[in-house]
Amino acid sequence: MSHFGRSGPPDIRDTYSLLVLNITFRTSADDLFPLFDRYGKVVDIFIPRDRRTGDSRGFAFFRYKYADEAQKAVERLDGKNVDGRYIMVQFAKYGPNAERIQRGRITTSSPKPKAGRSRSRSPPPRHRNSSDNRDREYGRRGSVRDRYERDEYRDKDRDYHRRSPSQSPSPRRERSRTRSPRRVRSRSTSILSDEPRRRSRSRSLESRSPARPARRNQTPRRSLSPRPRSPAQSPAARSPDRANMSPNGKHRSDSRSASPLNSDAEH
DNA sequence: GTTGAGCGTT
Repeated sequence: MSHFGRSGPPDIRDTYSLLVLNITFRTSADDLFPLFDRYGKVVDIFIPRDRRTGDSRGFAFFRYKYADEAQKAVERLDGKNVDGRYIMVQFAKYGPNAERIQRGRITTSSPKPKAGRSRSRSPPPRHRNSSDNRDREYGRRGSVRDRYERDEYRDKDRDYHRRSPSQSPSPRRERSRTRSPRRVRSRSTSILSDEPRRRSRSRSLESRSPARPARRNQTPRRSLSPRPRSPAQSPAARSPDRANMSPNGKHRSDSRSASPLNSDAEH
């Protein structure tokens, strides 16, 4: 789908995957492609999307052919304002190049110690010298673009409002500032507390609620059902059961974003 | 129509 016309990774022999985060949900590969293509040969582009809605999850994967180019893209594109958001470009953990990254650095001559994710949201103003790199035409650029375009964008229209008229950074900025770089810590702490834990469960149930109606849609709330409603069969009792048996029966994607603390069911 | 701090597809 998001690939270039092949099932799974195309011809990844020695490619380097970059993870692009903090992109808007409406930002498409087409929008990011020119930005990344300027710094190197993009051999693969993949934007995870929700199967239910089909919308982007807010991050994308760019695969470069060379590490130096990837590194360059990370340095140049990380913190770049795209569609009004500051995207974060960093090396992906998954992929053939992941091992090299974990070692501490890439096999590039870049003196950069680490492409840490602790990048500041306000990158320093840099002059635009993209013209130099952009002049270099890559023969594969057209092919790559055409491939992923016809695969992912054959039905999708790029008619999205890229520029949001209401880009009120005021409320957003405050929230962003308040946000902690690692709230995972907070989450762990909540486990120790009793009250927070209960709230988590409540939220979990609510989250799974939307998945229910699909099934109940068939049965009208009226007494059309042949079998009367028993207290034991009351939806309240059934709800938790179904949640455990088959939350959605779809994809793990939801679990990732839903609630990692689903193990709290034991007690 | 909405959101968000997150690591990938047959």
